[in-house]
Amino acid sequence: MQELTTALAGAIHDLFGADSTPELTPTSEQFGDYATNVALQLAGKLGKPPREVAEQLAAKLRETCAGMVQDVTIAGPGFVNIRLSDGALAAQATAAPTAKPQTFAGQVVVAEYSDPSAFKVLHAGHLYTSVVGDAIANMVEAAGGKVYRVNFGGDVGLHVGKTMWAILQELGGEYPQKLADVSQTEHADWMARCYVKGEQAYNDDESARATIVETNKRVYQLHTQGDHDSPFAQIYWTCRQWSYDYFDAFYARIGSHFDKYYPESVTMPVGVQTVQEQLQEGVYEKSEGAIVFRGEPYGLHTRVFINSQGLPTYEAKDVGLIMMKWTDYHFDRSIIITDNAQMQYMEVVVKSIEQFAPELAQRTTHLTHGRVKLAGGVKMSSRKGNIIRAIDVLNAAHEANSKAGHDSEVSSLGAVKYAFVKQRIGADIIYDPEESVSLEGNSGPYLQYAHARARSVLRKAGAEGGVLTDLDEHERRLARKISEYPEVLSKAVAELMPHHICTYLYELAQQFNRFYEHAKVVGEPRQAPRLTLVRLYADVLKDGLGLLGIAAPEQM
RNA sequence: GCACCUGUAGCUCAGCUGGAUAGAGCGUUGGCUUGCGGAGCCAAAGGUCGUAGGUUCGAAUCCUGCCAGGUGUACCA
Repeated sequence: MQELTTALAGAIHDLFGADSTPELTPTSEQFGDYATNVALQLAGKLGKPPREVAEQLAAKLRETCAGMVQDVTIAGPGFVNIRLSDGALAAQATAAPTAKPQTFAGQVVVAEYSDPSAFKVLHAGHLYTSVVGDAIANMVEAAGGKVYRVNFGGDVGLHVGKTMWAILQELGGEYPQKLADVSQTEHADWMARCYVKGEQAYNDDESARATIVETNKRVYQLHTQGDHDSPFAQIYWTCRQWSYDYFDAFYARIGSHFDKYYPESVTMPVGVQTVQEQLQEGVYEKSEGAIVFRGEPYGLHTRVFINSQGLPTYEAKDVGLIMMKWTDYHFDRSIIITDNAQMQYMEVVVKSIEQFAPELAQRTTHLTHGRVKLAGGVKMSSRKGNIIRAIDVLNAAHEANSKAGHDSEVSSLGAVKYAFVKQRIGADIIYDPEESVSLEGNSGPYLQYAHARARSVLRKAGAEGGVLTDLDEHERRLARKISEYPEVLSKAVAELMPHHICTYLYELAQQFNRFYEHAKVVGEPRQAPRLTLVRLYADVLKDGLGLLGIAAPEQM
């Protein structure tokens, strides 16, 4: 609550001559609406007993904020507890669904996430990163940022060499016309099988391995030569398109959309050029026939950017990507969301860029998340074919949902998204399909249902709400919870942590259920203000779920 | 070896820019409910916050050592 914080800072200034930005946090109901511990912090500096400092502050606030504040009390070692007046609380609750923190106002933000590789299957991690990335992008957008969602993907690289090798094996040679024999519905699965075959051959068969390395080189050549016509190129471009069609279908299903797709083949020349230029400047150096960046002076490790065969590695392509994002958007902030296995890798890449483009490095934030594991201890193995595919997760949710008798894509998708995003990003997550679709407990469908039920009350009443005054105990509690929404968003945006929204929405729904248990709405004398509360509650739920990329149906 | 990430109730997780008795959900046990969508509400049991120290008026939160799991560590992405 901004006005109160300002008043508090003013009081501190007037009383003690100290400038400060005191923190006012929502507190448990027994104490009031907000609490601050500034008295405790000031006491040490001032050499006064904390409770005395608190008393002075409280007295001052009672005076300066008479209209806003109902009560200011002192408790414990020296906490100042504030209870808002009904008027102030009502105003805050009324504004809650639409009052958004403008943390990113006027800023251009590029959010990069999902990053699937062409010629490979989408696994659970892609689903996770897409869901989290969407939520973060939505949050930044709500906070006033102009957000561009971009997607980076490997359409060149060893994995393509492996898959192409296996594709040629399957086709019995370079016969692009034979691709027509693969039915359209089989495209993605067929390529996934080819990748696994290529991967195994690369690991187990030395002669195949040599051929794969050659095939990989040919893929690079095809790009540098702009070859679209040779039989080999025709196969490559056709299969690449199959991958992109498969990605599009997947994103359509989960409701993600990207403003721009950066294939590695496109960022590669920019990356190579940049690395070559900065090789002259001494940022990168030659070593054992490769071009590397030495991370050791910065506490990092050395990585290869262009290998001894002259081919750019992922590092160089990523350099190209960051340069291209800059020329395309001149971003104020660039947010990159990946698996945490890439954490130290990314530090090296960004550190190298910092040497010649410090502002780009400073504006870049790398957020990392853990892996998706299935409840029951099934692990993902990236090297073999037995990975959890993205579609397996979606199907598992759908099945669990059907089994529970709720055969709806809206709720099974909401279930998966909520299950993924409700946890703080960083650690591995364990996904339990049955729990995610449950209508009890902290789940997406629970909140969707909570929303639908509130809308139903509003429909049934068929009347407008009224002014929030003379709140009773249950109304007040709900109003207060509703009013916390903007502060929760502010925190979530500042930390780029969408799970705070989930925690809050669930608490909000619980608070509403308690209210609803005690306070009948329709046909009661207090119908008008209560309808307003129900409407605000439903609006906040809908807005919050929307930021998480989850639909809030009117009925279900 | 070195670096990074993670370790909170039986399970899944909040809380981590230090603050008031460590909170939820699931599961377990007991109660409520002829009402606006009970898919709810109330309550109980369940915790050496990995571990040992340190800093502080105050530590799950900050610092150090150790333990456990994971990841990275030169030509994969």
